[in-house]
Amino acid sequence: MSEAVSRPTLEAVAARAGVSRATVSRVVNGGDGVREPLVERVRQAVAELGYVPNQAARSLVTRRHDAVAVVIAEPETRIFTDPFFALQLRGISKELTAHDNQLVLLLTEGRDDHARVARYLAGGHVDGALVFSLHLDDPLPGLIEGAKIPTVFGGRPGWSDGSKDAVYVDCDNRGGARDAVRHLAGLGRTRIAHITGPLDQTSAADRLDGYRDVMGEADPRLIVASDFTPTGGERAMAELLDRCPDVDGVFAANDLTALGALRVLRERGRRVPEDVAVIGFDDVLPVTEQTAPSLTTVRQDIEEMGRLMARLLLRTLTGGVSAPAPSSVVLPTTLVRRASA
Amino acid sequence: MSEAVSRPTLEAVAARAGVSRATVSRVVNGGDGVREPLVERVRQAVAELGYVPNQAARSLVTRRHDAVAVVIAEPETRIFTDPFFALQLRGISKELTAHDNQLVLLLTEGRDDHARVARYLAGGHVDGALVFSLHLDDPLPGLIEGAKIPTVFGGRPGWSDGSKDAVYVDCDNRGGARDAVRHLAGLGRTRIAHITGPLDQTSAADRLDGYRDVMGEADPRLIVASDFTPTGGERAMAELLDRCPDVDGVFAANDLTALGALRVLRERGRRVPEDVAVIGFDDVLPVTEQTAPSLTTVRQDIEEMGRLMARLLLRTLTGGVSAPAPSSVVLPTTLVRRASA
DNA sequence: CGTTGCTACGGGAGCGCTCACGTCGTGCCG
DNA sequence: CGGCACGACGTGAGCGCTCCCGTAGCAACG
Repeated sequence: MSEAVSRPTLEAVAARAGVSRATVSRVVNGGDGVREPLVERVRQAVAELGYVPNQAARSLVTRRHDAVAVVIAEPETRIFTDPFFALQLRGISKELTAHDNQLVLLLTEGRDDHARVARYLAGGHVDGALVFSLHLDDPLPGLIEGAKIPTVFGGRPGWSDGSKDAVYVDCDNRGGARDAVRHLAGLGRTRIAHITGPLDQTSAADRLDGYRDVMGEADPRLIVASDFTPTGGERAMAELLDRCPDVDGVFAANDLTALGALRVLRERGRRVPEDVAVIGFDDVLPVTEQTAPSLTTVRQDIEEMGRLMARLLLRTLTGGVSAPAPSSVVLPTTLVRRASA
Repeated sequence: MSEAVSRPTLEAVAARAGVSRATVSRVVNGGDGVREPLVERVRQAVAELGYVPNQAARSLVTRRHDAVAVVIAEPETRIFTDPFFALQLRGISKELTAHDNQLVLLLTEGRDDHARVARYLAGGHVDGALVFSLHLDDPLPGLIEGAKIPTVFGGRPGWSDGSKDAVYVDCDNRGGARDAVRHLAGLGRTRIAHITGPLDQTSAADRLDGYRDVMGEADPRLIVASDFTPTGGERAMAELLDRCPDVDGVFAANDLTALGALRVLRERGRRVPEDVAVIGFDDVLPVTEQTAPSLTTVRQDIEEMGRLMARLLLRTLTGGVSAPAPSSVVLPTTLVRRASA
């Protein structure tokens, strides 16, 4: 054991302050219903002994843990390239710590990990869960539903059956995509292509839908699938230039994809935005500002989405079953004009 | 409360299996000292009732939590640009889950957060801590020492007083830097510059030392300070070209810095590696492989470092105070030759 | 001045688990 | 065949806390 000396208990504080455990407990938990002089005495005893409540003992009786699990299920290495997750994490972390909740991070890769996560969530170690990046075929939501634990999803979950009333936070992917494509059209571009994200994710699918909303049944060769990565963007752009050399506008499903596209365009001697206007999605700052030329993109407030997820979850946790379940939130996007379009 | 139905207890399982609590407990915790038929009966009862041990109750008596805090103190937004942390996290996560430990993530920014973290660590919620990215003036180590909680640091801590026996995992920054500079020299470069990282971090300082080991008292104008970011790399490279137009080799303190440097070199019409050979540090794959030209760099196994940190910590946790404290580990680096040098 | 109604505080129970110990049965020895 | 040792299982206590309820004190009321 690494316990230096057994830490002081409520009992010890009570003895020192000359009151009962119950009173100390009351003071420690806010101090309602205890008269000022006593509160002061107890506070002092707590300080003198360096008392810190034993969370395990507390949880045992309250059945609360003041802890929330964050599940990031992304078998791909995307987490490590895309600042997206890190930013959401920051938002979540801020909101949770503001409400004295802890963040338990669950990274998963592969099937057996899913079972592990499900077991953990069902195990009642945490009060709720924040779950990310579900693919259409992801077994996780089902398992989570089985765990009967309040959950807020990051991004609209894409599965069709059951759990249609899942609470999620997302940005207006479709609307943002429309804005992007309209902007390109407004620049007089007529051969506007779309490099998609992985279409088994709703964010990517919704952006494609937004593109179609504006373009209608355009040349299908202008749509090329990719995977949200720079390398994928390069491949897609190369393919696009081969198929449709007359392309004059590109809406990339995210900034990283746009990054790859820009690279290929430069290699192939196309000027951006003169020959081909390019627009991304996300506005992850270190990326968009440092491309050459700087990237016009659709901005979503990622950190705010994280905060919001945490806030929604905490609200259901404190509200209890009686309170109305909060509904999902879809944040607006804004077009950020830079040099590339 | 969100508790659906009160979950089954040890007692319930015991009743169902027709044994005592103690026996169930034994089975749940490995099954030593219980005869096979009984083990089977208990296992079945557990399965039928869907029993999951109450971690809080267990912790209350064992004083273990099977949870480890990961503290990332990086006020800068570097976390969100540099895949470094994400990769370490992955390594840590893998190792922890392999040993059924949970990862509690503590993100800090600013002074008051430090106090919060210290309180949490001292609060005995976790068995140990993994702490990252300390700057020289960081108050955290002192606070952590006060918390009397087993800790492993990521990267050699840089403070001088006390805690000289801190356990850490790092890579051979100095040796790696030497290799890099020697490689440049081996290419016949004579005007080899170094763009440093933030020198209040030991990793950056050590790399500078490695550079000096090889270069001796070279032209001090060849050393220019930066901050591990692409933008910083750009600024530094620009300054360098102004000061020393005859520079023919650049050792950048990390890949992101090299990325910025490459960008400026291209803008200024210098060919890489013909005119200026460039070499980075870290080998964060998505970056190094996608630069133009691809980046020669010093590779460190970041994920492995994370795994190692977790392993060291777990070892001290299971070993107890009696066991010998594991000593710090410094991993070797390898030079990865690509196109830029 | 007795009664009521409140609030401030104390006492007891119990959350679900593990661990030390007690008890029982079995096998082996002399 | 009696004794003992050892391994398998049960029992009780207690980890540190919160919550329910009981009691004491006090003000206000008839």
